[in-house]
Amino acid sequence: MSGAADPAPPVPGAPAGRLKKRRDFLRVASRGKRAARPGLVLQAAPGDPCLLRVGFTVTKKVGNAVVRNRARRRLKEAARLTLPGTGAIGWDLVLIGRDGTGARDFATLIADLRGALRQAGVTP
RNA sequence: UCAGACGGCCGGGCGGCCGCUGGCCCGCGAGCGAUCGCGGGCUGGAGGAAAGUCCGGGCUCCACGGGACUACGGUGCCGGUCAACGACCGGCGGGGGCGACCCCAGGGAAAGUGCCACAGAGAACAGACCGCCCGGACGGCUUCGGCCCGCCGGGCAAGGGUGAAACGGUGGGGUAAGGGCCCACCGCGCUUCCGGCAACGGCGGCGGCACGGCAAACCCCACCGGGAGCAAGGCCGAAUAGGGGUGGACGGCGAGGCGCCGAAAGGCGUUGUCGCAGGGGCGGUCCCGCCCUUCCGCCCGGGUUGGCCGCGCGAAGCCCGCAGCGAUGCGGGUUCCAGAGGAAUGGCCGUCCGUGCCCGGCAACGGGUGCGACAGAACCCGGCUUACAGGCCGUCUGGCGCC
Repeated sequence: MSGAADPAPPVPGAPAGRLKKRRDFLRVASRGKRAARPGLVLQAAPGDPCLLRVGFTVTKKVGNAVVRNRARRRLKEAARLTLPGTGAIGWDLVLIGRDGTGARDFATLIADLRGALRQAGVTP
């Protein structure tokens, strides 16, 4: 699979992927650990040991389509900037948007994510 | 300059770093293959409403037998535009505004049924509370002319009052008082003629008033209308239930075929080939018509998970010209302009713009800080409706000021 001299995985961290199937979301929700912060809710469950996969959920309770899109994009950006540096692997994560996700200061949102990852045991 | 009417347009700009996603090119890799993955370069990437899903189409699949009846839904002045429309344009009629202009679900109430609350005397072939007028007898007052109050009989519907609406309106004549009782004008109905493609309008004549309103109450009339929707639909494609072929088994009635027995009539056996009956389907009902309809073994082709297509060159956008009051049409030039699929267009920063607040300053201004509407393509078009910070342009109306 991964050749010796290939340009290969640049960071030793994680070949990341996206959760896209409804059954994956249900599995993480029912078996995973939860960690809530003002800007987001994290659900984490063990997954493929070679992958770190992330899914995003923003319900209609949060707002209309524009508000939901903005919340999900900010969560995606926070995950992109945070996860590769942690070295975490072998987890399926679900990030859930809340009312505060869209308006929260971005640096604070990232701090929320780091705190939630520690609480759920994904990172030490 | 103030107030207002109508039409059109914009809806943050520029730049940097890190990302996402479509296309093209190059290189590499995976797979039998359809295809997919990785790296690099170039390049594209939300709206005027993308929204609500209220109409009309394109596209796709299904039903696409014949006849009759019934039901259901929609539209509703006239002419035009359009692929089509319930949309749009131009008119007509009615209503509102000093005006520019705005609003109207605008066929039929002499086909029938029904409703018209409350108030009010009376609400549909109505009615007399207050009131007006005439006559009568009794009582009271009297300046002896009469007057007033109550009562009885009769006439009237003008005035008051109620109501959304009171059985035409205003004025005059007439009358005891009144009344289309009579007259003029207005309204209403019918109508000759004229103008207009038409809705309708105008001049005149006749009618003495009859025919209240509501059809977004039922209804009547005219016209229109198959159903479902991109989760449509198509292609590639494991395991298990259903389809086609084939072999075997069973059968409610009849016919036919085949075999055997018999001279023959006929009998016995066998057979899913045909018909009938029974059951079911073809938007609702009926008639005719059509189609389907048992079980087990073997072989072959096809649906769900998944992948790909459908999926953007179009009733397309922009700029001119011509025709038309206009909707729009015709002609020429030019551009290629999002295509996701747990769903790309994001995060952070600088600067400018608009605006609120604070500080300094007489002021111009400077510094700091906050805010920037409604809202996110999901097959695609044409409309309608609804939401929207702030701003720009044009035409017009009324008032005030100036020349």
